[in-house]
Amino acid sequence: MDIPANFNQLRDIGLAMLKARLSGFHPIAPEATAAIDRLQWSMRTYEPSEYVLRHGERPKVCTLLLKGFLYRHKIVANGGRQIVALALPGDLLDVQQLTLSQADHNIQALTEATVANCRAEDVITCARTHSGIAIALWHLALIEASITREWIANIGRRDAQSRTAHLLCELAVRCDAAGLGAPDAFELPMTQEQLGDTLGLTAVHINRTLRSLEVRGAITRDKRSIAVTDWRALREIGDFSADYLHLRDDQHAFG
Amino acid sequence: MDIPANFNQLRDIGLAMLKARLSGFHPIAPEATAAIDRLQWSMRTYEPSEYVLRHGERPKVCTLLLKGFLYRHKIVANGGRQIVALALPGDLLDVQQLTLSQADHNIQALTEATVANCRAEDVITCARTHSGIAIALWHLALIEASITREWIANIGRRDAQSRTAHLLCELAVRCDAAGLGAPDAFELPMTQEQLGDTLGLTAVHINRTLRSLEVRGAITRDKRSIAVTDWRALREIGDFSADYLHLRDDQHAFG
DNA sequence: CGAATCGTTGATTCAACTCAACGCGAGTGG
DNA sequence: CCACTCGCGTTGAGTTGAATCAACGATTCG
Repeated sequence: MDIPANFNQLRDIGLAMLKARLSGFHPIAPEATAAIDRLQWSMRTYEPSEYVLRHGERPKVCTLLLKGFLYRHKIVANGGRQIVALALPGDLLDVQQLTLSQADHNIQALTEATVANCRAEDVITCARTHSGIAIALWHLALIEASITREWIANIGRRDAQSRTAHLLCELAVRCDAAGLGAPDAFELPMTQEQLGDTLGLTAVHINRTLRSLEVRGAITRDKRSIAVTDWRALREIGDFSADYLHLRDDQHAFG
Repeated sequence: MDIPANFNQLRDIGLAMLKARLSGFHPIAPEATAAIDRLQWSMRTYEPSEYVLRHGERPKVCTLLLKGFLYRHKIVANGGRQIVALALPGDLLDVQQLTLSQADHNIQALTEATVANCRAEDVITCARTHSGIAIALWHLALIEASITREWIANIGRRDAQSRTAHLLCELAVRCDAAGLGAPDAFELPMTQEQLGDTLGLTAVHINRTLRSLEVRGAITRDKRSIAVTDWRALREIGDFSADYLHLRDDQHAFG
């Protein structure tokens, strides 16, 4: 529960990130930027594990994540849970408003999170008026799909060590791109159970896998934070290349 | 190598499918439809296993699949291959043109396939001029991402039988929606190795899994074609619900 | 000081993989 | 027309990576 002043500051930073990202493909027109600035955003916070959206709901708002992490997940018949995406600050969770049908997955807060909401309808109106915005949103959706495809390859065809290393690499790079601290020692805000649900493994096996990555010297751990001690090794183990993230060249420092 | 007359007919059907799909969210303006009709499409065919796009290439064209199947896949470090998406007739493979970076995966023909290509630049110009088109393309990208997320859950958290059954259900429903024959007996144009690469399993295990699905009475097989004999059972085994495909109500008949 | 959550570790089981062989049908070429 | 090859499907035997089951620490919080 910050004071409104902080909220406004956060919102402005978030909007700046959003505009930067929307113009990542092609610069968008000043009128379009102005239209984004005119959108009415309302702020709110979520506690860890609080639901942002539930499967079957019909969201009316568009959510811009300002602070913290969210995750999307699905529940399957045998009771298993699969985390299908992670959202970092600056990400726009447009989700299913456009499909006008109900949400096909859940969105939950991973950490304490602050978001800005605005009416989905207004965003669509904005996109309809300014085709540059619509194209930019299309672009963002394609990038998100690209990340999701890489996750399929990760879960489907890599073993536990490689999978885990790959996820750590992705998180480090994305955190870096989102302006969250140095990549060589980032705080991993996930429990081992959540890691397991992300990687299609069990929490127990995540534990052993993290240990083995530590033994191999790729990472060090302290309590619940993870530091990357050997980037080259981690990238090698995880078969990681950042190209599928489609970041602009200036957004990260990994060769 | 059909005669041009057939090509033109195919192209017209494909364009009609495309326009129907683009207006699935909201009807698009007549001017926009006209703009699509003015796009210059050039036809070509691919032989099975022929590459449509290779990882690292920078595609200049936008591809509309008219006939046959394509698949997207990635190769991982240990040599494994993971199929990350299947394209059916009517699908638009916009892929990475927008991201202006190089392709992060391969696209290959599963069967003999006919496509219509047009300059990606022209499509983007079209979207820029008619925001309704840009929004519709955004919409399609979101649906594709939704399918990809379901695949993650499928591969990550379901066992071999359930996974396989789920894929069969998806293919049947999508084939049906694409107007390809009755859903209760569709021809599966994939080898067991390709099925394995789609589901994160080995070809040998796919073989045993298909057999067990047959023993349970859900499917029957003959040579390389599969017929669904018990829909309810297959849906149950595969924990399948079509909602993630975001088809319009009139597009399939499965409850 | 409990209670709860998360991490750690060991013993055991099992689903899927690997390896290897063989069958079968479709081409192909002598 | 037959012999050959090649790709794909099938089947069995043995192995293994990850799951399961179960217990015990560590940390946090009320």
